[in-house]
Amino acid sequence: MADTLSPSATSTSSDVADALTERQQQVLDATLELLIENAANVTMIAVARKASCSKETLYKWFGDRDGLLAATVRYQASKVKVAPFDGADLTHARLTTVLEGFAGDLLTILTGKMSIALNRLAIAQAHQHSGNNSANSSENLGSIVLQNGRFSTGPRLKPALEAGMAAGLLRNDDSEEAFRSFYGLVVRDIQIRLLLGDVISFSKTDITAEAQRATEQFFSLYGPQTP
Amino acid sequence: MADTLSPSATSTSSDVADALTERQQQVLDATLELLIENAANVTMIAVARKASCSKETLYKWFGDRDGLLAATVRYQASKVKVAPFDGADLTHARLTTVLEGFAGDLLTILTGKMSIALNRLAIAQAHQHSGNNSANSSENLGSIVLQNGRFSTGPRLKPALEAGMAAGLLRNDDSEEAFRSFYGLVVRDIQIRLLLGDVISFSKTDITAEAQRATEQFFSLYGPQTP
DNA sequence: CAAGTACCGTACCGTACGGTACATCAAAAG
DNA sequence: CTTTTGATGTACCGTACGGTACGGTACTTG
Repeated sequence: MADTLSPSATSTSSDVADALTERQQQVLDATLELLIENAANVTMIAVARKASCSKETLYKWFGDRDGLLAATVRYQASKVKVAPFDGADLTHARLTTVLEGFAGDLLTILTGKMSIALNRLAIAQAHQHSGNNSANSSENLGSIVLQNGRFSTGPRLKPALEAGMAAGLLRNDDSEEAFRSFYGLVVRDIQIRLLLGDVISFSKTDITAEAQRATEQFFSLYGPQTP
Repeated sequence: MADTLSPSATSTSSDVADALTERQQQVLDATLELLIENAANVTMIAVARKASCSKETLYKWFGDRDGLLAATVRYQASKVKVAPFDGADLTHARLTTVLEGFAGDLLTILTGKMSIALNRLAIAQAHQHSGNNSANSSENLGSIVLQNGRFSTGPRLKPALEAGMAAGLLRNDDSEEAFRSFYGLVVRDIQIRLLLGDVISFSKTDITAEAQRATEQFFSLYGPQTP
């Protein structure tokens, strides 16, 4: 009975892809494609047709529509890889590079079609009270996106920030609070505007410029110099 | 034939309420109530029942479901009033008060159930290409929310920022850019987390504290002292 | 080869919703 | 009192979707 997806409480974006057949991943890729072109088009028949599989297989593998969507979101989240941070020998220049890289990656992801589509989907259905009838029903999409998105980026940057504090490059402060301000400086109103359908053209150079500005502002706020 | 709503390209949150009958406003209030408790419950029958009117009346007044939703969003947006800004005699203390007040208002609105529900709705349907068949069809919900939300807050604070620059309280810079950074410092990750279903308890004191922090950070970034 | 398994394609069912038609009723207008 | 207007409530239609059932097919296993 290894062909049904185990709920796997909060799989930390690792083995989630391993638990999927090649064929199943094809199905999820098809779902993602449909999701990007128009979230309203993601019906079971459309997915089945696009993936050249039968609806019955979809239900067998993913339980119901929500299960398919949850698996899709988790699958996509598992694709995002990050380079680990090496905290030794930290200089201002290196920390700057780390922060700018992080900001650039964040902006690149958030402005991508994929992130917008997934966030739209999760936001749209972020309501259903957890009153789940069957035991197989999966978690809220909003939680999944939060867990693999915002709530995984924070801890990811945390070691860099704390190393910066330890090295005297950043003022000693709550690293979580510092991160949230950095996040605000990076993202500003970009994400909400995109989610609401505003069209913003963002070139690679724009993104690096934004990342540099945010990093510079962040140092200005959390740098060691006296306030 | 004054009982059908004129499309009214981008009514600037003024006469929109005046063009509505008392009864029609009751209908829109009912729609808002349903929307807050669960966006999925906003069906034509549910609205009709809650407002004690007939479906036919809804269609007569608002054209179709999208028209009803658009009217609802516009109606709610028209309720948000702002105190005008008096730029004479600007001191640092007064500008601080203005900024903190603005930030507090913004946070209060964005964290409110109403804003979350409306943004969820607009984001969920922010896809449909403007391919509108009938001439009566109304504008995209996302555009309406953006227009009455983010895109009206910017110009609203603009005079204060530029007056601050003129008075030497703020570094000379693009006021729009400055506003966007201020926005980021105020909102940070709050709105996206709320939209995704994260539950954040925000007391009145929390909000004023956040507003003060953001304002202080903003002054630190855009104050006149040398970078 | 026979039995089983996994999957595809399609047809089908129930339901729910958007939208329309109609019958009824209340109140204003004449 | 009669007519007209406008609104309520309900019944109805078409459609679309989620979910299920079933026949057919290819591939594996003993």
